[in-house]
Amino acid sequence: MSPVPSPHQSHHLGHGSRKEKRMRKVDTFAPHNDGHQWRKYGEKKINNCNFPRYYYRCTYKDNMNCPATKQIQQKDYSDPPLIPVADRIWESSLHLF
DNA sequence: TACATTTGACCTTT
DNA sequence: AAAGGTCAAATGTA
Repeated sequence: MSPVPSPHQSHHLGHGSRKEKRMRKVDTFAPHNDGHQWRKYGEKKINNCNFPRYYYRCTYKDNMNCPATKQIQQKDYSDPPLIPVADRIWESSLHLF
């Protein structure tokens, strides 16, 4: 669990909502071999697709809690302005097979 | 026994 | 409301 819990995920769960489950092992087909280590966290049927969509995240999402930040400031107006870029990493994920 | 998957519930977005 | 995205208990696996 991450050190700072997000606002949701905290309450509910109080009286037996996400409780009883049954299990059935379904085999997954061999996934992608890029340099990342992925952990599956979900699977959904998408409306007009024949195959489900799988959701993965980096395995180290919770370990990599480095609190690094940085600030930048534009120095003068003649420069091209610097735009902050959100660090979001996608896996190019087309489930076409 | 620690870590990954499975899977419906829950949350967000459309 | 429906579709899409995430959570987390139960379960599997090494």
